Amino acid sequence: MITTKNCIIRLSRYKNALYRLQALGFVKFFSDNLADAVGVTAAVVRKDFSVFGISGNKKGGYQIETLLEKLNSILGKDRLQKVVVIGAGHIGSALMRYRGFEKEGIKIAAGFDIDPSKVNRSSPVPILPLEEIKGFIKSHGIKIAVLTVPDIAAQEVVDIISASGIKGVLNFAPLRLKSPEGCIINNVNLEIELENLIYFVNVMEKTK
Amino acid sequence: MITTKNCIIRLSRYKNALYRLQALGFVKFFSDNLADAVGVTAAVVRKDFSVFGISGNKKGGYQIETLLEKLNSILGKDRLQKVVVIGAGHIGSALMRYRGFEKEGIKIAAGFDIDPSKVNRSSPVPILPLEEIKGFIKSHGIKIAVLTVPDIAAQEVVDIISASGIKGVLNFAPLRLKSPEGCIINNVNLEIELENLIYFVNVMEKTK
DNA sequence: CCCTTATTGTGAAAAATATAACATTATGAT
DNA sequence: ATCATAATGTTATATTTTTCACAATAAGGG
Repeated sequence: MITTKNCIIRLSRYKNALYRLQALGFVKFFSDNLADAVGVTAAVVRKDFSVFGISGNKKGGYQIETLLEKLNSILGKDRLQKVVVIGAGHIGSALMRYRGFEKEGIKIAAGFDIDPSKVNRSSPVPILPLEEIKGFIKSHGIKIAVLTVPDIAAQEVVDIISASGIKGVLNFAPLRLKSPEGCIINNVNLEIELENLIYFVNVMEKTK
Repeated sequence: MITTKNCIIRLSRYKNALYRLQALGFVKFFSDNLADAVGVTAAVVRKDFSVFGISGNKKGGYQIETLLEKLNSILGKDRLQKVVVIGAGHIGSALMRYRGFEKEGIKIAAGFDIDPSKVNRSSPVPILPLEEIKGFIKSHGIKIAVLTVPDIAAQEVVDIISASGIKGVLNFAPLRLKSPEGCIINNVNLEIELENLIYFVNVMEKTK
């Protein structure tokens, strides 16, 4: 199923919202319930569903349980996803300790750092020397890496890990990386996010 | 100047790319140089510039220094931007220690946490009790907050800080917050970013 | 059993965004 | 001084995305 990044982000939000609705005791929902919960319109919800051949019952809405199964299957959440974190600095270490991924079925299999003093094979998420990453990726069949190395090292690391089998990179280094053939790079750029916020806050202040 | 979020993100990227070009010794550039550096087309660069009344010289391109001044002014980088971080957990603490903001003219004025054991008034970024946030925001004129509290607390905190004068929130809690009147919320959702990557990597694998 | 109502599913319209095309103009060579 | 060239700036075109509108239809009441 081919579609846009935004659409898939919405699917994730639908999934999360449905879990919340389910926790509140709901069993079924209508497109406008979900739309409200996620902050889109009902038409968008139904359109997104139709792209993936998801159908409900006229006048009856959708079953939460069925929908969650479908969304989880689409999003690959019906199996454990193993990822590695590269760079055990402030951000990388925080991600390795963050509990939020577990409950989403995402397991950080290991961290890697070039600095030998950071290596710790016995921590909950073992931190290994960068030299071992190639072998680790291959032997564990890891497809996804989170990159929190200094920007100067980022491109080199991407090229190495992509050659070792990584297909997707979540990049925290504040620069745009050239993505090797067959490798998807999503960027999380906190500086730019803040700049953006600052810009729009300033604009709001001025036009007020 | 009213425009889209994507356009402003591109301005940030232009700025970053121009600094890199400048560091390499360049003094001027053409729209296609910058386009290559940022990963867009030359037409987009010129279009974005024209939206902000930025002009260059036919056949001569643009002066990096002049451009940087303009971009920095548009993005509010001609003055120090003070922000607060709310929530001193793993992610919040990492952000407070992260050096990347400083060089972008963004200063984390303080962190806040509801847990008294996290309070530390003498650390480089002082961590203060959450009760003090209202006064701090007002007395320091803070407009921007980074929110790294547990999702269950996020909406309440947003409502409080918005009432105290916060106009922009960078939210790390993995749920969509209702933005109070006059308050902009940008979301950084790491779980969703990873899910997204996982989806597209899977799609790629299948269609291969 | 029919009629009203509420909701889906989709096709068409509108809006937003990105791309391309090209007329304009400054530069430098002849 | 004129001409060819190279790059801008903007208008036009195409594409993508969102929104709207409504026909189809299942459920429930009378």
